[in-house]
Amino acid sequence: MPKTEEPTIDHEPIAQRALDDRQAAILEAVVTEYIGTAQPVGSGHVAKVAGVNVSAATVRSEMVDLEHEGYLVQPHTSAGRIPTDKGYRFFVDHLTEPGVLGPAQRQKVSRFFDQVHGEMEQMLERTSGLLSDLTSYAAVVVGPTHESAAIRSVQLVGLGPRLALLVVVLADGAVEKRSIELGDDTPDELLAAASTQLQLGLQGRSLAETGVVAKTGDAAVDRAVGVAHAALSDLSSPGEAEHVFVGGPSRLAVAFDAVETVRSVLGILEQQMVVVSLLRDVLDRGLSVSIGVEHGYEPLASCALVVAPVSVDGHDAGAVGLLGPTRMNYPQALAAAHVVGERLGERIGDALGGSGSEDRGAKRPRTPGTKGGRRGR
Amino acid sequence: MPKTEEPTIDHEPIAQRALDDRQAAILEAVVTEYIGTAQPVGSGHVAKVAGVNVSAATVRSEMVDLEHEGYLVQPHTSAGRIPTDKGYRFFVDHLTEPGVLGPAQRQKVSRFFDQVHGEMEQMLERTSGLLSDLTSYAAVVVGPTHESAAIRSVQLVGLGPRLALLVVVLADGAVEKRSIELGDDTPDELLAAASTQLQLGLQGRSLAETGVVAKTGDAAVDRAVGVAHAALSDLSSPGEAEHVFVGGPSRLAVAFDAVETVRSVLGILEQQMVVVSLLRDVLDRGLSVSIGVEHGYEPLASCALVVAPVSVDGHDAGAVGLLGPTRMNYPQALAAAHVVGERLGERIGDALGGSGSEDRGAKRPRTPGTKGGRRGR
DNA sequence: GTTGGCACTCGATTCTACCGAGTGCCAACC
DNA sequence: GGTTGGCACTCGGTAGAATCGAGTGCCAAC
Repeated sequence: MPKTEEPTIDHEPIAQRALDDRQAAILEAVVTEYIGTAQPVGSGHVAKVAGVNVSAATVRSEMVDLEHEGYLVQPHTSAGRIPTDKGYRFFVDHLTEPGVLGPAQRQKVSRFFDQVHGEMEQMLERTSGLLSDLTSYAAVVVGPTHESAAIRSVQLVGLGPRLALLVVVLADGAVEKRSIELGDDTPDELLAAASTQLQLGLQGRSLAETGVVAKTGDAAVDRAVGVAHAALSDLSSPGEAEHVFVGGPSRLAVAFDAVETVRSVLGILEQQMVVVSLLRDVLDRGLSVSIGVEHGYEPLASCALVVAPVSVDGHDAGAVGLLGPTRMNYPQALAAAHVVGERLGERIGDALGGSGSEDRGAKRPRTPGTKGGRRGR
Repeated sequence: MPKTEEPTIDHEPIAQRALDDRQAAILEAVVTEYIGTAQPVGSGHVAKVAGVNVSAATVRSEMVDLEHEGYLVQPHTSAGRIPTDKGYRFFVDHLTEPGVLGPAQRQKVSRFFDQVHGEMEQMLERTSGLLSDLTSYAAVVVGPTHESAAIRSVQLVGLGPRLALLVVVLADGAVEKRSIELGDDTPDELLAAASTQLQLGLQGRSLAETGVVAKTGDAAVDRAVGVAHAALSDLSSPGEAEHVFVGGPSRLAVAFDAVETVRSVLGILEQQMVVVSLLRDVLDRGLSVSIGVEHGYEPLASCALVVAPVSVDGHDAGAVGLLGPTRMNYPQALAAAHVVGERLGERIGDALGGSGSEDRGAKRPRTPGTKGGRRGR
């Protein structure tokens, strides 16, 4: 058979000896069947599938090869085969088109984005619900980081005799706040003066680079300004800013039947920081899918993560993700994640009136070509 | 023994024929044992327990009575007994003291409340983590409703040509926001004027009763004020305001071994509104514990909910709750919930500098007497 | 009223037999 | 050469029978 007799470069141990068409078809059949039934797939079933026009015996001998090369495993002798992570990876990279949503789902998405309103957090929260609803998997949505958003307004509001609240409004509509303690009784006028000073010095800058604020003459005001300024830089500290919205965690309990797996995956989802860096990681590697142990967390070894970026006018504005078992429905999940990610980006852009940043409002073109991760040959 | 021969008022069908001391002791032994082992408890085990100084045979005959009266059930003939919801209820109401936290836990709580800082939401979120950590059950924390908090500041911040953000700061440190759309290009000066007008008209009032705002002469400004004012009343609409923080949902997966139970309970926790009204309901009925079907949600039939109020200067400021299996460790859960609820209230009070509202800052006395729900006779 | 004794129940566990989906191998075929 | 049908073999899953033992209900004796 073809086997593409290259001189066995072997950058990866046994790995990328490309599969010939028939092997690919068989792998595809196994993956598809297994995703549907969660049962090991035998040569007989594969032989029946359209596209594989060979006998069960031939399928068997090919499956032995596929097993040697690490695409399939047998749970035990004389059982059917199950895809490995590598098998899923090949399937996702080479064998599946992103897929399209059904009309009902498409309509759900449209209706959702037509109706959704309210603040960013609420929108993200609900988006996570939508995604989970579309796919029956647990969904995660992380919003834009605010580090680079320009400051629109800074204000100090008195709450108590020595307590004030620093309220910062950013260009993307986010509001950050931090309570600060002031030395002694601080009259409202002083706060007003400090607010004005902060506003003058900071407006238009981003949280990440708050530079210096000019002094007024008044020592008391300057003190307040200093405290507020310190609190401000605290606001941009990492981890504090990013919110993660998890939708439909209960779906995990249907996706996995081992209660221990459910527990450990839920445990991961509880750690927002981990989730954020997980999504970011996957996107940074230019992928849309992370399967099994590809990401480094063992509790997620039996999970796959489908990620799509959210961007507004070409700028990174967060990500959406779907978390399910490795035997998840990749085409559907990819389609859902990308559509929702895209629409969410547009929606956020709309909400900001297209005047969000220095970019001219030219909507970035949709780029369906890059969807399935590295798409080969 | 006592049986307290009251004339059998029978407001409940068979129910409150009080248990004599021996029956109570047996029930207690069964509940305690079952909580520990999750196995049906036989007469032999009960007879061995200190406090029950009778033979297994006697225990058996008493258990028959207890079963008739609905405190115990047998999963099948010739198995030990399991407490019913009614059994747990009696246990909670009459047989258990609130319990105290171990020194290690006590220290965790202290350290937590010494260290915790940042904004309300963050504090509540972390509190839910603490509670879950202390008890190994899932925890819920709902913050104060903002309806009655006085408005400290109202501000309109321009975000785009026709988009502005209404930012409201409340006396309790909460910041609410809502984006509003304005007719045509709206210069910053107009927004400033409208802000001032809103501020004048609304400061000191609560979100619930925003009354009327006086007109300026300027029609454009009045229009903006009107839009903002409408958005404001939208803010106080029910359901929108209350945030629920769920801590340690993964604990549910260890508390229940049936994956379907986990799924349905997680499903309930996803519905914030339900959770809020659940906690509120229980507190309104003057209880600290709701067991099994006492609350109306079937998915929670195998759960118990332990609730403690959070109050600041005697005012309702939310609640904390623990959700576990009906065979949860009630004394520990009650202790943890009440301590954390109390400390949280104090902490919020501190953060507001004791000047939160019209109440003079007299800390409300601790009232440990009311802890275990209706504690009778 | 309490207790020890005793026959009985019934879920859980273990063992055995058996079924059948699926495999690996091989000889025959193209 | 690759492909195919045939065949013996493997082994997890299921069903039934036997066994075990914790726990019960009942009763006679204390």
